[in-house]
Amino acid sequence: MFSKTTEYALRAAIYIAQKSTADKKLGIAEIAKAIDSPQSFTAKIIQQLTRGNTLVSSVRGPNGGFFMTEKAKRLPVRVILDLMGEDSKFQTCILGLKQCSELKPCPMHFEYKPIKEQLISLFADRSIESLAEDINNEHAFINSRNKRG
Amino acid sequence: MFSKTTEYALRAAIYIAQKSTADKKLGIAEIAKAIDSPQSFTAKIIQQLTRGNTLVSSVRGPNGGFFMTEKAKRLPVRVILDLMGEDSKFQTCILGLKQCSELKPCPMHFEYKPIKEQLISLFADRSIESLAEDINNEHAFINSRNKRG
DNA sequence: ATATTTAAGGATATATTTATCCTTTATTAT
DNA sequence: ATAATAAAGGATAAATATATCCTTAAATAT
Ligand code: FES
Ligand code: FES
Repeated sequence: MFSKTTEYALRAAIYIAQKSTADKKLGIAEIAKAIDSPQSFTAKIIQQLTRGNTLVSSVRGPNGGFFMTEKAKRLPVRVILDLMGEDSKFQTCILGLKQCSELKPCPMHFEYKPIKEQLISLFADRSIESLAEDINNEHAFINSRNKRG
Repeated sequence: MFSKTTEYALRAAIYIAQKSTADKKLGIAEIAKAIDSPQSFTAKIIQQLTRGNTLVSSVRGPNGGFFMTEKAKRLPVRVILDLMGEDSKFQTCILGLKQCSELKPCPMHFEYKPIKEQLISLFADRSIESLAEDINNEHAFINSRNKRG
């Protein structure tokens, strides 16, 4: 579905929402370990998520790190995809036609469309925070490791 | 959603289903032009679709080319994905966890699951032939070009 | 002021995907 | 038999995605 880059972005943002506050910032080492991703690569990706300062915030130096404000945590998952440039993902034709259009539809278009719309609302409806909560109360998990790590 | 490779495979198979019979084989040049894909690359991909001789058949030499039997045309679209090794695509976790599992679900799992199931039936339910028919009667299209080409 | 910490950014490496080209093999037509 | 045709297959190239490493800049603590 998504590139590894975007998968790491989703997991990182959810983890930052789960564990950080303005007073409790997270370092890149902790984040990468928690979400099971390559550290340097993840650093670049989180940088992208800080652009515009609407989603992830960062502070350099001692006691610095990454965090999300309560307001940012309430944003929909979609915002992560937008910052990763994957927002156009849901505009594309499933057979790879240059345009996905009702006027010149591919033979799967009309059956794919309602599914695509559900995917769009999947990311539009839920807040990053609500996903983080599911992890906090152990209804869900953000990595595939067992409790010993 | 899919790699370019798989997109070309889907379009090529649908086109072969639409235009070929055992008596009217199609050359790679015609196919690649019709589906707007790079010819040599498409040749390799169609080769994959001939493995096992269940989907696409091929004959070398003069009057040779690619075709599908009526039986093959009735197969579900899913068969194309299987031959392209994309069958596992729908087993993966949307956040990239190593396992997609009910026991250790990611925070999007339970909402993503029913959508994933619809995607699976999308490819399981419709025959390649029925997609080809939509193109034949101009209810659908297999490239983005206008009628002049 | 200086040293320490941590993210930002640049340069580069590796792997994978996408694509082309050329040779070989099978089939047909003459 | 020979030449022509068309797919099969191998080698290689180009583009993109993934990943690492090192230097720079900003913030803090001493
Ligand atoms: S045209 Fe193919 S999905 Fe819309
Ligand atoms: S665990 Fe993530 S989709 Fe199933």
